[in-house]
Amino acid sequence: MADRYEPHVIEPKWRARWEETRLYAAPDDDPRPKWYALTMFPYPSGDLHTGHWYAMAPSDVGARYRRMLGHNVMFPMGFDAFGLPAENAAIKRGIDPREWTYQNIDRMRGQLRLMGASFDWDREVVTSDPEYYKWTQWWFLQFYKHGLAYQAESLANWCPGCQTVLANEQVVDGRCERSDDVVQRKMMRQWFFKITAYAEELLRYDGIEWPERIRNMQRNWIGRSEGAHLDFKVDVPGATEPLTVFTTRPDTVFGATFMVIAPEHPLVERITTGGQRAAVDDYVAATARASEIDRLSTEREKTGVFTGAYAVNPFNGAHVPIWIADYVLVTYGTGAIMAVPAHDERDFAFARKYGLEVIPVYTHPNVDITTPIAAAFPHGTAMANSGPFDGTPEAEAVAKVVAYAEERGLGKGAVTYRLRDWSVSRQRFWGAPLPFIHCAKCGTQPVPDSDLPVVLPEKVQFMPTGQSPLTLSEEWVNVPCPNCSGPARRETDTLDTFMCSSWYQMRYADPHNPERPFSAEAARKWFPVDQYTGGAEHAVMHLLYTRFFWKAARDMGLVEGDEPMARLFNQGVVLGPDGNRMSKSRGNVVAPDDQVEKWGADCFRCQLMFVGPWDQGGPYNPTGMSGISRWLNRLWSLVVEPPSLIDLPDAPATRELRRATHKTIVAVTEEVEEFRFNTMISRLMEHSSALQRAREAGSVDRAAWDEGVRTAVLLTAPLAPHITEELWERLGNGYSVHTQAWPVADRALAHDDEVEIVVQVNGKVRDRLSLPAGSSEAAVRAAALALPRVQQAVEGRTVRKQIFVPDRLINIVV
RNA sequence: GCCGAAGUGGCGGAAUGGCAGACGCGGCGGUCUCAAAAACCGCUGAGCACACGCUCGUGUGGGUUCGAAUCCCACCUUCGGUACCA
Repeated sequence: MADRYEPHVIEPKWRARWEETRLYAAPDDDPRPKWYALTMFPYPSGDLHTGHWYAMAPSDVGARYRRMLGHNVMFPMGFDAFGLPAENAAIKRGIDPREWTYQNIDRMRGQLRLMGASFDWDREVVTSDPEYYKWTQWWFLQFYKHGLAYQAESLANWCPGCQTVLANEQVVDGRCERSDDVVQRKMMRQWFFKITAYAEELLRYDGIEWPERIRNMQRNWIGRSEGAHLDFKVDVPGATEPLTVFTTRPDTVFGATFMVIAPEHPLVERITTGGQRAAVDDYVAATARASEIDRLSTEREKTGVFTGAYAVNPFNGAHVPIWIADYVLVTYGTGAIMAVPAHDERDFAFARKYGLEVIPVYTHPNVDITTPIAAAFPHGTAMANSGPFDGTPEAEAVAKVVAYAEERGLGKGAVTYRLRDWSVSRQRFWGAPLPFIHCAKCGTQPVPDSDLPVVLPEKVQFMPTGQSPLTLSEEWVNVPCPNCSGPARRETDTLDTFMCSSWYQMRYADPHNPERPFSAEAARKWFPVDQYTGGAEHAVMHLLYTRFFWKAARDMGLVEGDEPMARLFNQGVVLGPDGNRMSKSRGNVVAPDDQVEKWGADCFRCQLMFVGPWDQGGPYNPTGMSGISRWLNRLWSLVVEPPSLIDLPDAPATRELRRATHKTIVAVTEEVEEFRFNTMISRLMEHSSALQRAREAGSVDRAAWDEGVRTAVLLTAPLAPHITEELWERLGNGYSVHTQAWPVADRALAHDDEVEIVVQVNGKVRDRLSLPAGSSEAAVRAAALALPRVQQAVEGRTVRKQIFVPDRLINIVV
């Protein structure tokens, strides 16, 4: 019955069986220890591409491995289904975004099933289902009630292409992360989440294993800096409130020779003198016109305008001019700085250009501070020109100045973060409506929980202007105020889709609960995610937001523990065969469906994992498929065409085969634990070759052969789930290979009897010795010195030293 | 500019202080075949010897060590992140 390996026959057969028997369902009442494995859910673009396979198939291997270790594994899948592409399709082609999205989901479900991943489809979530976004809205109200959501008029990142506001995290190099349009700045009323309230805690990663790379990116993004707020009086009649600056260098305050405030700073209007009014107005207008890109370019020469007003340095009473300049950002710190040109390059450049005073307040071994300095020097030896502080060493300076300021009420120590509150309102249709009603009498009122979900209207008009149809749907917008029942209007902004994905992993635990987002029992049962996998491009978006969301939920008493995902692994980016990012324009796109048709899903899965380390990504090589295909065919033939089997328990060949098998278990187990799938597969290939050699050599011991083949099938099961299921059955075992226990190695059998020891003379390899494992140094030395080649090299010289590494090497130094 | 990762055969890569190039692709030779495909076996870093061998070789230059792809210093290149953040 030596039939051939035909993936297109066995793969659909087993997938159907798995679904019928709900093999991968994760029951809530299973007593085994739980394992929550999660891979980032896709946006339903309508086509599952190789990148999705590259992200998900290895993640599936991890989940399957845990299942074989005896865990009750939950490995759910769903769709991040709100978002702009659906709406753009509606605007361009007149297709209803709902229809477009759900058709795509249907298609992608089918494509996902081809992968043969062990997803628990009973737990599927679709973020655009009212049953899901009801709870997204509910969450928003919870944040609102706990003071973590607020609306404010502020300078927003406006993407003209997407016709909506973007969060800072969605602006990349001054451009929209999605559409690449240059982002404009616009004053708008928006909703925010107070993520900054958690800035400090988000910097800590206690008790979780996240890659250093991601932690670094998040830390940089949060951008904590320590310093002080210092209050300068404004020397303008009628101005009572101080001009507060943030500085990381309060120790240089005596060198502050001018102030710079952002053009958008509220004080600009009040302090500008009559003579400077025109110049200031021009500058403010020019700044408003400039794009974020122009403004942020560090190459650009600094510009600014004098306001005509002066501030008073609280430390020495000096009157210093107040300038406005766009190198000071209204969104960071207090939007105002004290400029210390002697010790800050930017301030120095500005002072040079406008002829402002430069006063060094530090001594420096290489700088004469009694004459004009040629460049700013950020650090010095001891304070100077600083009145009572002169002579203070730099290391003590900041603390001393801050203490002085606090004593006298001139300011106080402060920490500032680069992170800003998360802007979550979007001026678009295809998202979860913000559950608020604006009433002229009662103000902004939350929609009562009992009225959730606020459902998107059907049959709406999409305008090519990009204007949200919600603003045009009169019957949807006009509602009675929940407070006074008077006429009121619905909020027409919808939520950033990152809000939907911030809690999806919670919903998977209890996806059909109509009463609440998840039950307390489900939370206790499943949280946190044990292993999360996904792309690093989400480092400062999804991966930061979801941590914030979790911490907020914890403080509301809804979840326990400080982090949503215990372990994170970031896969790399899979490239086209030419080493470039896959793209239609380059014509290097590999379509998974084609590969499955040609080679089978098992083969494609394995090839993606075999090309290199998962975290590094790299080119997908279609010609390499034949190597994987040969290996799977070999595995097939080992099962269906065994050699003649006899009992030879004590034969050296038997011992050797069993050693190969047990060594493979040891190695493969380590590699799957660490997600090193490329070397895992190469180990399995070596084992197949060992079985192959044994078969070619003649009769094989029955027990050793059975153990070898059975082990090969079990160890390969997570990687290639279909073929192994078929082979498992053909070996006469019961369904299913995927619920079997992971093989355990017998260390004694894996151990070598004989080892090869490298013999070096002066660090150069001269010969090799085959000796019993664990040979003593004296024995190895004697054997080594007896070798003709060693004798030749050592002859006539004295042995000065010898290095011995047991079972590895001996090095004789002469 | 700053932070991080990486540079190894014709190609993807393995080896994280101890035999560089595991495993695979590609290439060359062979077995089987009327032939081809498939399958299987052997060889495949460079140079010299073309046999036993020898020398060189992991981006570049230095260092530590009996011994370095691996550790340290400087530099070059590529990729990712970030960038007037006071």
